[in-house]
Amino acid sequence: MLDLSFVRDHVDVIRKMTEDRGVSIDLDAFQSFDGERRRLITEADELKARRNRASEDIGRRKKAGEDISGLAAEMKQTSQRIKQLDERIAELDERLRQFLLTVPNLPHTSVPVGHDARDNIEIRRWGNPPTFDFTPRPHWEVAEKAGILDLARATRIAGSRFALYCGLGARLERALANFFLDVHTREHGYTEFLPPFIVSTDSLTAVGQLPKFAEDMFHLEGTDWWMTPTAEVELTNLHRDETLDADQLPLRVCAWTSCFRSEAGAAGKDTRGIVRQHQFQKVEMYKFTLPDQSYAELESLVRDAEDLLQRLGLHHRVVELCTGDMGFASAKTYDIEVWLPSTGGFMEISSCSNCESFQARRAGIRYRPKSGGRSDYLHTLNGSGLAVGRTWVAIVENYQQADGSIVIPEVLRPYMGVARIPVPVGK
RNA sequence: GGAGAGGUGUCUGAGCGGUUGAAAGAGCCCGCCUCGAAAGCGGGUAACCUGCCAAAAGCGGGUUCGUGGGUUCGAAUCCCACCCUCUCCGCCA
Repeated sequence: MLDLSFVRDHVDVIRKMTEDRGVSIDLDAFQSFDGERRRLITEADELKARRNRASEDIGRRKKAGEDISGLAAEMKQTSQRIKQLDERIAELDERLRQFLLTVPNLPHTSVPVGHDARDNIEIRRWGNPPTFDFTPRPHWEVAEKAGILDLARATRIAGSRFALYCGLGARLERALANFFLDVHTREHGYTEFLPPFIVSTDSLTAVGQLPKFAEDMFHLEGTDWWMTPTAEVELTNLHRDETLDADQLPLRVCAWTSCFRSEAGAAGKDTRGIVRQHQFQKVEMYKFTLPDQSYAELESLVRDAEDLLQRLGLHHRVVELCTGDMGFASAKTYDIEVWLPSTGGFMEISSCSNCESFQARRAGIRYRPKSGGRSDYLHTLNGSGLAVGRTWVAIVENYQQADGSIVIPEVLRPYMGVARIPVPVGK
């Protein structure tokens, strides 16, 4: 959420920004009901000021034994008028709030203007694609042959777009999550949390998922609960409506969770394999920072995610998203994309964003400056570190062998207990 | 699910119809003291909306004591509903 007075004073900036992002916002309607609201507030405030003075007067005169019935009757009328005005103002407040909740964040000035993913800018690449003396197969073929994934039975259990990991496949998923958490908590300075996987409407609104993206989530019928779409929700709400001391910052936290997405509108996209699922695991990194630190922290956030891919020996690149491709709450986003041999291209495996004060304002997260000045909204950042299921895919594809087995990267072997996932006899 | 207790500022915690935005501590900031620090002393320290202002600063007005309603000239204080926390009982991985 952007600051109301900022929006009011910079309507032209907002108009340009929403065009760059490719969204439409009714700014004329905003100006109209914002103006009405301010006029009514002025009128109501004047009446309240008069009532306050009269009430004090009544108190004094009553003590002195004077008759106050005339003034009291007059103030009763005034109170009724105030109530009418307040009701209308409350309606306009709600409209204003709904409006502000639909205005996306202002992109940082460094963000390239563009329409879609084609206008994103590649920042750097690491490593090289692996070479094969055979034609590499897609992960679902490798995995089914190795007996570590059973999509047919997953469908029997829950339907399409769910996965059933089996044997060493299940262990690989678990190994990756543990490896990620261990590196972040022991080497990158993050504190680990294990939060609820179900979250409230309020928590989702604070992050910016609601009201706009209700269709993308699973709502528990008849309740105020939703299956979490990302641990970003829980981690943001860790400090909702709190004022933190500046010397606590930056605060770096992380969490492993399952994530649930309805994938409404994704019909026909990535239907083969397990790249796009209703349920997947992810380790999320999150930071609460001072405003002047947030861009430096964004760079280190990306490095923390890349570090994992490098230790796993996976070829990848970092991409800076353009205005048209960025998320609603983000001021600047880098995506990390990992190489997939079967497609001969890159697949998104992490998204790292600086939301500046956008989420903090919605969620009421402030900091108190060291100098003792007035408190202000801090900056929040989030990034995947990493999407576990997609890393699983990348390992299966990049480390597949001619005989169908899968070599386990060195760093995962302590977690796996084996150096290779073999193909079962007879397959 | 049943019974009780409670939700107040950065924190602890008073107030229980009328100069209470809110006592008192703690914390934090500034100053004095000190070679320096601690202690001590003095002062300061909420958020939001709105008006004046190009803006900032500042000043004026308003709102805010879990949330939403109600009573009243006037509510942190009284009434109702809801939410949350704690204790006890029941149930349960």
